[in-house]
Amino acid sequence: MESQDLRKAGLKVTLPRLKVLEILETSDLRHMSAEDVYKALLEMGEEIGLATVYRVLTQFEGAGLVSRLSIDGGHAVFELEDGSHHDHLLCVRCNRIEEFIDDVIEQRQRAIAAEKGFEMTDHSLYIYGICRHCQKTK
Amino acid sequence: MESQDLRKAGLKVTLPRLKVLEILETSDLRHMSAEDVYKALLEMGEEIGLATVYRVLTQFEGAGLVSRLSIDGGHAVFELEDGSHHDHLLCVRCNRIEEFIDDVIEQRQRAIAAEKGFEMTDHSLYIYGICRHCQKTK
DNA sequence: ATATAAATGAAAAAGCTTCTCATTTACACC
DNA sequence: GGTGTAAATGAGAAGCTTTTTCATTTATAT
Repeated sequence: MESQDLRKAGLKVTLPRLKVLEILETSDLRHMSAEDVYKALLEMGEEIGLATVYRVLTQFEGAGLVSRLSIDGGHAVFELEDGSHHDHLLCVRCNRIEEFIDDVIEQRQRAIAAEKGFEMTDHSLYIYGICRHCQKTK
Repeated sequence: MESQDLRKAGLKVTLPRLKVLEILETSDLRHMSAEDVYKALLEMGEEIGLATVYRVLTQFEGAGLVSRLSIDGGHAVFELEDGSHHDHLLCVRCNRIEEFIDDVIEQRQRAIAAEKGFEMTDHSLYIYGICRHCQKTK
């Protein structure tokens, strides 16, 4: 019952918020841009403005319901937060996004921040490449 | 003699290109946005259009003279290419950028790409945090 | 010297995201 | 169940960085 999650975050339970949550939960895409969500809403017959989609996604990010990935050079994509920290591999041909977890890297990052006297607040790691599928297609 | 570098890259030797190169070489800032470069040019009395600055920086990137960092959420910054691959630490308070090299991470990245069947073309790693100086200032 | 392909400047356009503001809605309280 | 109020929404405008367009200028090969 995701109404609870919204209330917990201090957000009123509104149709746009419920529908955006529904899209994120039911879409085939694990990673969606605001535009993707907006279009999915239209397809489902919900006339929710793009500005609202942006607002809602940003609020969800603040509430810890989704995380935002800032892809190289441009637009953001959002994914439902599942508690697991992970990094991303991106296919430069088809834009497929895969996820991975690597404890060695996590640990090295903490060590490097410490060495440099940084109090680490966040980090982002993207590996760009050509995915298995696109290598064949070429 | 950087005219040579330009010629080698198949670029005509023009005033805007020489001046942008000069700015990058002489600025206190190792990391500059297009806007930064543009302003520095104005201060030095060169009236070079912002569009040209963008074009020149992009060409320099193509020629391997500079690399482009795509900072979280927005604009790009450029640094003179010195041949050494490195990643970056960014202070979220003062925007200071520090660099580091970590072979363990490099190796793990290659391993992960291989595991996932990706032909790695590039990667980007940013560690965000509060730098030593800003921790004191608070 | 000159022809020509490339480079430049200025302004417009593009692409993503945020803001403004008038209108609507959720929800606490009676 | 009403109803007041703060929050949310929609639509369009605006913001920001970056790219494009196109007429004009310039570097360079011959």
